[in-house]
Amino acid sequence: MFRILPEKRDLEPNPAGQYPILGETLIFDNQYIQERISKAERLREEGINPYPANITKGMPSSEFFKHFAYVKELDADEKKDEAQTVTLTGRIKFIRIMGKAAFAKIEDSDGLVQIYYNRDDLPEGYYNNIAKKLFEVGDIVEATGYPFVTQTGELTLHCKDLKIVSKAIMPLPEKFHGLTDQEIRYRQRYLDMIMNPEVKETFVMRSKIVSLIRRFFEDHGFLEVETPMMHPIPGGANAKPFITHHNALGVDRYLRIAPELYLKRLTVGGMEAVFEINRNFRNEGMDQTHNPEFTSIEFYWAYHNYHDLMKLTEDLFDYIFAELQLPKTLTYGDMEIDFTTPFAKVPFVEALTTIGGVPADVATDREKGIAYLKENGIEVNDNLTLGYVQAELFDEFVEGKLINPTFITDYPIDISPLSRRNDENPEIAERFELFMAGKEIANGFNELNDPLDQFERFKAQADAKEATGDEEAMHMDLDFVRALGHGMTPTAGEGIGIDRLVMMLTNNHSIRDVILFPAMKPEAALEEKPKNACKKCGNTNEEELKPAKKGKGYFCIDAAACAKRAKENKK
RNA sequence: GACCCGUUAGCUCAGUCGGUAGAGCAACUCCCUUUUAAGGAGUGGGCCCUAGGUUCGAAUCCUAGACGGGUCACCA
Repeated sequence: MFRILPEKRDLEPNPAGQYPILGETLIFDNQYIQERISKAERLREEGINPYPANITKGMPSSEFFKHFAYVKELDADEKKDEAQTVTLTGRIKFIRIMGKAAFAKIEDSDGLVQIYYNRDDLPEGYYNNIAKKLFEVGDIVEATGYPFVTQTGELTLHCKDLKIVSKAIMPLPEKFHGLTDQEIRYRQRYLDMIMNPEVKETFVMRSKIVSLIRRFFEDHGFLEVETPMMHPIPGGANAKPFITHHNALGVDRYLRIAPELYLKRLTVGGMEAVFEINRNFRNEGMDQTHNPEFTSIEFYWAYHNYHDLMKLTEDLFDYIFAELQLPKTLTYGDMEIDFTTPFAKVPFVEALTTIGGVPADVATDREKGIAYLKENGIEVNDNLTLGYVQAELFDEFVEGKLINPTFITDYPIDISPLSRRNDENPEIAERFELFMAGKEIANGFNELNDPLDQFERFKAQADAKEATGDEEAMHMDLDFVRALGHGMTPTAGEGIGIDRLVMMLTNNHSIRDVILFPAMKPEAALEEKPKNACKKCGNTNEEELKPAKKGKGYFCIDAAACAKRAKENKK
């Protein structure tokens, strides 16, 4: 569709009547765009700027329907209120021209509204020469007139004036089937939003959810903070980082995989309730629940424990559901998820047996666990510690079965390097994860605040890296250990995956459907193509070429000039 | 990273046995002053994802690659 022709930038049509250039570098080389550009030019010739400034938004369509609902109730042959004058603005989505009159549907952020315009009620000649000929689906217009009701009972604006607000030179996808190509939907999200109203609804919903989460924590006395996105040591999670380079300092930096260690430094500094809503970056695979950049909230609450966090999390869900007026039971694919609080709480090892069906003796024995995993066709590293074996068992046999929101509590300590040990059972971390629809949504725990224990845990992670080649094991962060050395109040902290939460609440099953611009490979089509040449005369002037009607290759548009060149070539 | 599926007009899609490109919508030229995916008549529009190969002949068969979707692995 686009080809790059950097040296050309005038807007004069070539001898074939084509407008090769728009903007500075792009050429629009298809008939629809050419047609639309020439319409924009014809508007200019008529003294109408196709891109006028200082247009104000008209009455929102929702207000139009509310405000003029009375017109429908009028007791008259023709239901209308000519005394009113109202202006609507929006993008044309449908046009139905019937000779000397036309209907169109225009869309603003609230939805569609119908307008009616005809030859006799617009200025002399305007309908035939401008409105009918030069306005088309995709254009944004401003319509002024009075409300009336059509024969089929639809409240409609009868136009006395119809102006262009912005001329679209790209055609919209087909009106009935719309846009279904996933690739275009993600790459050109704006088109997806124009053609698929539910997409806009999802992202409006996402915005509201984030806003409510923010308000909830502010109302509970939490302070929103921003910590670095570029870390000298990747920390706070087990994940592979993106690496970048800081020229001025001459050092590599890691895009953050989690804000945890910085937020806890703030707790040491005396901020007793903090939260951060922002992006994390992980250099890992992509699928329906993973995007390389994703959004989470992490919050840290001094003088509280993980039981308080679970209660706070339930309160947060209740708050979101109440504010959004969502029913407590939501459909998610073929699942029904019951969000009634309190959520179920099941200890980790108990979940292995009662939910996962793992025999009790296997659930607590490293060797038996490994054997059991192998029996079930799962590859495992023989050096795994009991906690890691249990984590494998959990992922395999439990996670997918947790449909209704469920807190899994009391995790093995060796897979919880940042959480506090339980005083009675030092093999257990005072930690929980929240699952729903078979997916992990949140992770929270009593923060480890013993600096020497923290140092040993980092060391154990480094050792695990040695032993099992775990690339995602944590790095030693001595500065963080030093911070803990100054004393951190007993604190509980939690992270919630915002993207996944939005998926659950909007019944979307791909993370790409809740991220406005999901990660995509570069698009080949936008790169410069090799020069095309006419098959007969070898002409490489792009604007004089057209593709062959059948088969491959290009030919000159101007056949006479082509023949002349071919002759000269023979000499 | 592995496997499966897809890529044809601006969009949504057909394309039979390998015989040289089709529909609907959109566009263009007409008709039409209350339509609802408006309707009617006509016209134009294709590097069939790319590069090789087989063949007299490839959208179609084979190989490699690009991009997208899905499943698995990894992860949140």
